[in-house]
Amino acid sequence: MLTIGKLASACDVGVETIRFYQRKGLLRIPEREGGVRHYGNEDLRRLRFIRKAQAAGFALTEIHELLGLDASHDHQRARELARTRIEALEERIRELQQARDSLQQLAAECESENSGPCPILASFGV
Amino acid sequence: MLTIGKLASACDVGVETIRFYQRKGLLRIPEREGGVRHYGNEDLRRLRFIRKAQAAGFALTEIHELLGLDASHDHQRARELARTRIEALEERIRELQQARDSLQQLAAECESENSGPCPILASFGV
DNA sequence: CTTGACTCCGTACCATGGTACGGTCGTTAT
DNA sequence: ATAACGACCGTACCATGGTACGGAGTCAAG
Repeated sequence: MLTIGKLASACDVGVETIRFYQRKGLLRIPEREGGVRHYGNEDLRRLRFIRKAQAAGFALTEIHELLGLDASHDHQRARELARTRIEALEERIRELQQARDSLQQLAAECESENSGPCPILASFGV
Repeated sequence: MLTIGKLASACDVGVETIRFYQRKGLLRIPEREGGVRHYGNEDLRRLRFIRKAQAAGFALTEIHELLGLDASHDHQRARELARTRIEALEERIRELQQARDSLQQLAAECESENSGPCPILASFGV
């Protein structure tokens, strides 16, 4: 049985973050046992789930839904969420790659341009 | 000479966005000519710069600095900002790729797992 | 039996990049 | 000349994912 502080350090998050997740409905708010709330393995599991899913790029609202799924009955929905997330990730990756490529191009031009205007600034219209 | 509305639609942004950029110091606030402020080509150029630099992944604070640079004297600093931005972009790209790869892995496992628990949910600890 | 660490709770605040509202005033078309 | 459409301005609000604060209560060690 853990206090909020132990739970937090077990998952390397702040106490306030746990309280934030509780307000968002991602974690339950246990009964108080003499003034203090106690957390168990289920809470630990859920909190670890949240952090792993976040690392996989899910937003908290999506994680909320994932937490409501049943591992043995909701393959379908989990796959849908995963696919949607993968597509969003890929689009974002493409955007960032494009931004990087054009900046790299400009930076390269800039290296070999020591007189005259700066290509980086010029390309943006300055 | 443009009004704020014309300037906004010329750059496909909202009027409120221009006012927001003004508050942030990215755009000047012109003198009023009989109650209404008028914008010129310089404002148009700056606003277009802002949008292009945003597309290249710069944050507004960085754009603020870029706007202060002189194209013919500040190559050095522009290159620095570009390199920093490129590195940040690359790190973010790697993170997103990792998130995508692990999700893709899970989704693939999930496709070929029609009985038993869902690998996606299981991998997160559900 | 007090001190210090921790918990509880509501509420406010942070950054980021905007978006919306409401009242007043200027401009333009009919 | 009056309606309707902007512009002006301060201020509040939005999403996202937290972080901080202050006053009260609780718990364990010395």
